[in-house]
Amino acid sequence: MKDALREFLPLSPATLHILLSLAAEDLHGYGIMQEVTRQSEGQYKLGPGTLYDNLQKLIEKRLVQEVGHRPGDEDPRRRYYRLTSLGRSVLLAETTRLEGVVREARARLHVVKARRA
Amino acid sequence: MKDALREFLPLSPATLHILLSLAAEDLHGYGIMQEVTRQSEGQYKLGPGTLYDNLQKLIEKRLVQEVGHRPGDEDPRRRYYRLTSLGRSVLLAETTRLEGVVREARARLHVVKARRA
DNA sequence: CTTACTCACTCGCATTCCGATATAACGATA
DNA sequence: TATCGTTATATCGGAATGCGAGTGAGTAAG
Repeated sequence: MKDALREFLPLSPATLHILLSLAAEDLHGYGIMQEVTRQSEGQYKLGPGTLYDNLQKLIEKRLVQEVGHRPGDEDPRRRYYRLTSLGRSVLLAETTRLEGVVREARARLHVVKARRA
Repeated sequence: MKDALREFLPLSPATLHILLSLAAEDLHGYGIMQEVTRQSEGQYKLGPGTLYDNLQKLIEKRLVQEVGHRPGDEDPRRRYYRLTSLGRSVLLAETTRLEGVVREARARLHVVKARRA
């Protein structure tokens, strides 16, 4: 794990979900919003403001690149976005970081659970 | 898991780390800063601005309560904070939510790993 | 006596969030 | 062909949040 990646962390919930939605496949803006809603089972919804603010910054930071329109797409309005390999590395680094946080939380919350049982 | 807890989610990284630092024991402000640094192995550092902003809001939302000074404490300046049972529930809910996110991320990032191996 | 650490906290600028809103093409159906 | 719901992109601006610099004060070490 490169140290350079740590400069990007921690990711805000919005940024994390956007990167995650792009991990499997290229998506267009509206598709990202839907995917985030789906992934979180409706718990977390992204508004257009949050989406485009984040997208712009992610592009500036080279975590995401715009791949534009797809020839032969059913809807020519769509503009697709793709996770760069840097973006993928950052997502992986954040995932690893979060695993540590979750582990820590489980350990600390478990003490109480154990006492109660 | 009560739905009411979901209103508090998702937690910002700062808020999550503060709640987590208080999960095991009551801490004073400076102690929280140190504990967060320790927990994240120096990757994430909390400044006083972020800390006290968050603490105030957490107290308003009843996730944390101030327990004041400890009689016989080695340092009488210290003001201690404690996680409420609501705060504990929220931390647990967020932990569970994050586990889902991590699982999703692992699944999507794994495709690439498998190809590389 | 100066540097470093502990401890509390405020201030204010910068950043980010995020819903309301604007715009318009698309698909179905009346 | 009109018009309605949906898909789609994008901006705007107020609200919320982040967060370092600074203030103040005491203790310890060198």
